Amino acid sequence: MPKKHKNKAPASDARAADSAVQKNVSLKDVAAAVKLSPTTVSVVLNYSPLADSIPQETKDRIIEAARNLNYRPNYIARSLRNQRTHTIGVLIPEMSEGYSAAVLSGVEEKLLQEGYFYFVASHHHRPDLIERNTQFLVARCVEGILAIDTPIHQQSFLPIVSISGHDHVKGVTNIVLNHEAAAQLAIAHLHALGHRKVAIIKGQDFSSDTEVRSNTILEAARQSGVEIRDNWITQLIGDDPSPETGYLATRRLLSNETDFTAVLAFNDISAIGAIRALRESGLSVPDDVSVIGFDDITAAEFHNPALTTIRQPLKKMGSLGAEYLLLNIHKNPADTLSVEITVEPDLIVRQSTSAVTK
Amino acid sequence: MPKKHKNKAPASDARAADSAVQKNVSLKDVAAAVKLSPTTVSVVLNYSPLADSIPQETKDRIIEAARNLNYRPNYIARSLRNQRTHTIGVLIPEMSEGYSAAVLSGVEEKLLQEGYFYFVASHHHRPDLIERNTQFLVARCVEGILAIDTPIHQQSFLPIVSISGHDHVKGVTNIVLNHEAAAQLAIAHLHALGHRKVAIIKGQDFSSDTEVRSNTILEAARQSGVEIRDNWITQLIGDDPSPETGYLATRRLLSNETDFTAVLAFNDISAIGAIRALRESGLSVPDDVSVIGFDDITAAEFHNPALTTIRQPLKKMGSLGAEYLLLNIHKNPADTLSVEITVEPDLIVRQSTSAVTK
DNA sequence: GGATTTTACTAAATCGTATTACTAAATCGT
DNA sequence: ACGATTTAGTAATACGATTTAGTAAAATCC
Repeated sequence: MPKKHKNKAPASDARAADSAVQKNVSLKDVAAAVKLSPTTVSVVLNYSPLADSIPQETKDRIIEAARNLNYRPNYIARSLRNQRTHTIGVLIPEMSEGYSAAVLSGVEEKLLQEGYFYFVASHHHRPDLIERNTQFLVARCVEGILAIDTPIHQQSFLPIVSISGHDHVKGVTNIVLNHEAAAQLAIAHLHALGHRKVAIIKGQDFSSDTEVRSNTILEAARQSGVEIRDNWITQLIGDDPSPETGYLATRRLLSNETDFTAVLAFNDISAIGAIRALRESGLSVPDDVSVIGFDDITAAEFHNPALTTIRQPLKKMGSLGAEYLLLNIHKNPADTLSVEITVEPDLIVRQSTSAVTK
Repeated sequence: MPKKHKNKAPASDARAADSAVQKNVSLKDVAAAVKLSPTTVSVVLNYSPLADSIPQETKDRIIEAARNLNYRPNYIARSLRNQRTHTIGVLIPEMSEGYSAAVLSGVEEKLLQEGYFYFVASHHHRPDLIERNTQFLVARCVEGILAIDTPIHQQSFLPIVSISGHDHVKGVTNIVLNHEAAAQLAIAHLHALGHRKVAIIKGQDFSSDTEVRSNTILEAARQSGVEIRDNWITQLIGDDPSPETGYLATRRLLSNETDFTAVLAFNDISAIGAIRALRESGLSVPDDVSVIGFDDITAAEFHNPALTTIRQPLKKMGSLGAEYLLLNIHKNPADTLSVEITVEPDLIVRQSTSAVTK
């Protein structure tokens, strides 16, 4: 008898009957239950000002029915309508490292607080994967992108915040360490212990911190009268995120003249590899050679010897990154936001450094 | 003149004019460009069998127009229509640990391969947060849930796969280690080195592996004639994911009689803490006491001494978990899937264990 | 050469929600 | 007591896709 099968009352009745497997209760179902229109129900459940004229009694009826039916608004439908997904995309080199995990924990904490979720995609330092993953994330309608230790070259119509990124792209907010202060802390510590001849392990070229870190260290060394001879400089090779790369770099270092008294590693992971190499060649850490790391990952404190290191506030950098990304997302496109946020390093003195004796 | 403002041709013309900031090109825009209906365009771009009757020339025209306009289908709209989000939810204790990160890297690899993304939510072992996060994920329309080291008590209308979970809930697929084999490997290794008196560090009560692991170890010890006296058993306390808990547990252990010759720790993290405590009290590892860990996290190999450990294939467990979850999602609800997948441990011998001398 | 099938499409419904634009009845102001 | 406002809602449209149902015209069949 109905011209077009628009309502399917019998079907929904049937579904209401079975109790255990309740699923997709829609706004329409709630509306049908209280014999009002979906409009009214929507307006009431969203506390819209449009509901001002609806008497409290009716509101209560609607709210109770929604609760009884266990109504959960469909996020997808709502996203489509509102053009908001409350989701952001996170680009990282890889999931396995202490570094990414620490930053991510800060990101997650902040985002969940604000009702956001995030997609993670890792690219293993491959430019093609960075590009592809970015497109995937955009296709998924993320509202912004957080790039962790990941180079960003192009500007985008989406807000982007980069953590430990060093490209200065218009519109991209950077969260960076105060590298000068970090280098100063490391060199000053070694200098105070009497070290004047220091070797350094540079990061891989693909790591965004590599260049600043070695430049600031060389500069700080020059100013303090600490010598870093050219063949005391070695570099991590390959994208293995384990201490292996630091171990190999240090072996290369040791095959040259070895009259340095300290090694300043690119990060804690490579410092741990360096310690292994030094011990293997019969040198004691810290008695013969001091080693200083970077980051202060969880493993650093309990390594043997416990690692002296320059701490980066990784978790905080994550939450700051998330915070600024959300600000960028919500801000009026007209007004601009601070483009570089600097966080401060700390010197954490443990057992891998000691005074020069010889 | 138009009765209802249905098309807004002038506006879209204006938008087409500016080049840099192209955004939301919709199916309608493509349709308008080729002067065909959205239906036809959709059908062609999706390689639907319905497009069989469309001549190749027209198809080419449509595909080219889509490319030129840089058309990207709106994922949200498509999700709403198809009732598919290609997104799963992952529950983890916390983001910071080597354990979660390793499993997640396996999860991610598998999911991205299959065109899925995932939301992560961590609960810090708090039951209320497990509950809340699960609801958030369901509200976000995830197609399934992957619970990593997270207790699951209720069954759900969503597919669930649990990694290292030990509740046997109907409909939940478990990915578990062969704990008997693991215990056997550990005890046999110690036994072969001459150890007959062994201390163990149990995990926290909230860790899902705690109970099986200690039970299987006690059983394996009994069978091999290895003694584990009651006051050689200690337990991790508190939810700090650092080696600190293992350190403190070992200190408690050392305050009793200490005539054991080996310590079998709950995991690598706590083994590292144990080594610290042993050394502090003047005992050498492995000369006085052997230490064996569990998991083989990245830090294990480069610790000093390098950690002998029972490896869990964490990354593989992650990718297996993802794989079975996807199978559960795509399978016919009628037929059932294997409910328990077992993975095998490996003994990794390094420097933290050695033969008994005394 | 008329009926049937194939070709090449399009209109309309749908997914579940939010919003804009209405309407009918009750109340208010004067 | 009559027009203006408030109250209590509803119908229609939009978000951007996919799919079902349909329709003209051309090609094929008998």
